[in-house]
Amino acid sequence: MSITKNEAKKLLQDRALRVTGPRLAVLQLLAASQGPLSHTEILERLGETDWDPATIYRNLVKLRDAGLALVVSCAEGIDRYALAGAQKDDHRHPHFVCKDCGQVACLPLELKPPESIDERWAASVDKAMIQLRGECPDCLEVTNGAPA
Amino acid sequence: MSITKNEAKKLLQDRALRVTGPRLAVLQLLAASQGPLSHTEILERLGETDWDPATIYRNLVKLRDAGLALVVSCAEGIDRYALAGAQKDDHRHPHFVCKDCGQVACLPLELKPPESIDERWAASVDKAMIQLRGECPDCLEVTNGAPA
DNA sequence: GCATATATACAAGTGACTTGCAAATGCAAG
DNA sequence: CTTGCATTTGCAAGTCACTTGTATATATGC
Repeated sequence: MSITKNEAKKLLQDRALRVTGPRLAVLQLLAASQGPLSHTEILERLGETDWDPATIYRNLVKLRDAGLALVVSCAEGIDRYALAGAQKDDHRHPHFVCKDCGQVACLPLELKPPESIDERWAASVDKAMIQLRGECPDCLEVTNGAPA
Repeated sequence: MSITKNEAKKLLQDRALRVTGPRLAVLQLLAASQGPLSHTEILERLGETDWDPATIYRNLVKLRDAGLALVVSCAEGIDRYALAGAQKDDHRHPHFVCKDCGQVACLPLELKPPESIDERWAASVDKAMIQLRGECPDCLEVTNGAPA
């Protein structure tokens, strides 16, 4: 699910955002990524270029404000972004944060609150972002003694 | 659900931990609190005293390692502690983090994964800490126009 | 091309978490 | 009660993600 530079350009122009190098790069990275990316992860993938971290940061904010990017996880105080519309449900599924390796994975399942939920909380819970924190399957395997 | 200084002292001695001022105070605070507390929240409640923040921090770590305290939430990169045994389920219920006011509330409900969950993830999901992030009922009310 | 609103680079600030180290202290043995 | 030693404390500093100020550079409309 990657997009060309021209497609990225069109996305920006449609929102009346200026087309700049960092902006195109960030958009393309988000489009190409399997899961959500954090500011730091994006910087790492941008490796070669020497754009300022603050520039990338402001672009993420800009893209978010423009509705092109979504913050779909904020594990451990780290916001992670995904391209809006990249997944059918816009990442409105739970995300799993591994406390060992730090990776964030999309969980293809739904966690439904019970019917009996306190009415006061119903709306809040319904709109909330759901996040699980624990050990991912890979790290679990290592912890519990990997096969020798 | 508060404890006396002597009860706190006994808890520490049972684990072979030295009894010190900050340690007793932290234990009593955790015991007295409704919900989980963060390092900063504890410092605020300690107000009058002038114990070093690093000391309180290390005590939290110590209590956690000793099994007296549990990290039951780590919203936005902020660990929150609760006294072990203070609640029947040791806070193994979901917690709700308000993105507006920052408060962490205990949700009295269970979010169950569907039967069909990927076997690979089953164990991880089962042991994971569940956290919801959104607007708490109070903040929701303000956002959506409070009653005039 | 030019003007100008917008974006970038650089520097710096905040807050939570963490660690190093020397001085102080709890605890237990003498 | 004194002494010895391991544990704690206080202070200083470092890390990392997030955020903002400001002067310079630049994309875009005219």
